[in-house]
Amino acid sequence: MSEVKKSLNFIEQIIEEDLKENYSREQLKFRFPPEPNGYLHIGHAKSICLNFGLGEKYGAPVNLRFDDTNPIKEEQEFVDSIKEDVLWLGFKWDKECYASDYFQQLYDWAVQMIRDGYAYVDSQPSAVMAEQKGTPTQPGVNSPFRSRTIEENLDLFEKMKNGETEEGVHVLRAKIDMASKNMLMRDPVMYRSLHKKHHRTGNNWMIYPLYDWAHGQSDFTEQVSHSLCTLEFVMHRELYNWFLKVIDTKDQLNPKQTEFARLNLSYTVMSKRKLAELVNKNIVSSWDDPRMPTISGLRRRGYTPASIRKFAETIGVAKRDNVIDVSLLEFCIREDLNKIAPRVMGVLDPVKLVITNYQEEKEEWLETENNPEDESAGTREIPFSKELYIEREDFKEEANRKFFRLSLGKEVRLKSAYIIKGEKVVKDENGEIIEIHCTYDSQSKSGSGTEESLRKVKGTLHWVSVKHAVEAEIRLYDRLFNVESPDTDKEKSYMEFINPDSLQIVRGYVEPGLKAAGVSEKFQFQRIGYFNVDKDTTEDKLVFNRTVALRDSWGKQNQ
RNA sequence: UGGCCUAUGGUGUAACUGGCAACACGUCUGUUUUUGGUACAGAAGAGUCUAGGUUCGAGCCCUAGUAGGCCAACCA
Repeated sequence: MSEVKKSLNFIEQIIEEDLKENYSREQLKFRFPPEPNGYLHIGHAKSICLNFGLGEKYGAPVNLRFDDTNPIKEEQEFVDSIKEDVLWLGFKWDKECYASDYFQQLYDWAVQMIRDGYAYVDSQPSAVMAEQKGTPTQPGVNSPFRSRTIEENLDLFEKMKNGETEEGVHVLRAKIDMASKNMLMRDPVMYRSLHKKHHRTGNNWMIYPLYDWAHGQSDFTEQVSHSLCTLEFVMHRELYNWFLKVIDTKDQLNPKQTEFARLNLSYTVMSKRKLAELVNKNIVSSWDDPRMPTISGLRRRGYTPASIRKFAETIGVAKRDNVIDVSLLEFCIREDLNKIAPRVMGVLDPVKLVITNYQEEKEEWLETENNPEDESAGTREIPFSKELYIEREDFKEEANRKFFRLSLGKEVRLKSAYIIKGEKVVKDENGEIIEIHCTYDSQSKSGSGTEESLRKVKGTLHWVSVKHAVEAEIRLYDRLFNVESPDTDKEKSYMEFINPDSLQIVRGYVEPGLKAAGVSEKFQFQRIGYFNVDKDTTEDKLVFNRTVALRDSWGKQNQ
């Protein structure tokens, strides 16, 4: 047996190198650090799977850390939904942490930095500070407050903290280099004064740290060994390391920041701001609308945790910008559902089929398999009678030999039932077919073993008995945007590429057993696709979401 | 006009410096099939952005160019 050796991604290679040199295996620790200001999406799922996946691979702890340093945007509601999503994906964090838990430590370090001459209070309007910052090609100039005395800085900083100064007039800045090529090193702001209640610390703090100051120190405090983030933070790494150097980090492990490319998915957008706009403008109904690439949206759409984890594993991780084709995500969910989803009968666009030689009142319960991919799934019985619904597109009055379905004078098999032959059509005054009449071969019952039943017919149709059918609302989803990369057009806004037909609602019929299906239960409607019960389902209204259609080489051929 | 990151089939990810590049999705062909699904078998599709250089030998190293991305919130 030859083992196919799975190659390591660049992050694993870095970790392996570190393990050879300065890190011990016990020191490895990771974290997933969301800001609780919105719902998680499939891009976050990539990061979650990366961090927790590394934790699993190396047997290392992974913290869930809420980066809650901005009380204006953050709320408990989001903390709860984030926890739910991570858990749903199947991961367990070691510690639940909050950057706000480190506010005192951060403050103490900041005071020490002031004493050491590494930080000062600036008292200029933000517009003036922006002016002094310079541009990528021009160095900035020093703030007139840069040389305040340590005592004055300490005094002012404490007053800021207590809310004794006016909101917004002072900030604490790191004293680095206004001429640095790296704009982030030009005396970045560490604290702003915000007289705002925080969802966890209440009114204890009237100053709040900014990302660069809080993040690395949080990693350090938790002794995270490898701090993974997306590419837009590469320039921040220099500052990240500077802060670590300036506070007293000797004798303890210094976290290492490594950046990877964020996920982009074709035919959708991925930023919280843009997703929020879709919700706010009622283009979708909510954050968990099944068309949304949010984790809650995918969950409601019928995606499984396993399929998302498989997807994350398949796309890999690297440093170049990418756009993953949604067809890969669809492949992952089909692959999973094919193995686990029970097969059922459901007709989306019904037309009545009358079997003229079948007894009027007769009904039979026919045995059918629940899942041909899984014998242990067993069988069930479904009712058959004289009048059935079949799919409108499964019939054509005249058809060429490539059409394997029902037409006049031709035979097809009704799945798990009998072989029938098309005889005539009944139309209304507009020429619309309202009934199809056929005859059945009573000897051809599925599984009966008779010679007739063994006859080969080229097509098999799904069907539902009219008398027993259960009506259901079925929501058919399509991509939200008409172009692969809606938010990269230089002139046009992504809002101009919205697909107006991303949701189609139809009324169909399903087999009676589905009346008892519970919310989020998943099925394959045979020959159509995978569906799951939506939470809008009530006692007297059954609602299904189409997760994804089956692959369809016939439909493709006919495009 | 500055700095940083990146560049391999349509898409994504590989290739421990050395045998004109592998895997997955997608595309196309067949076989099987009571799902035009699944499964199975097979095919097409890149000569690794360009130009130099180092080397016996480069997709991997170096230089320059080109292209794309990121950077001047009291956002993260």
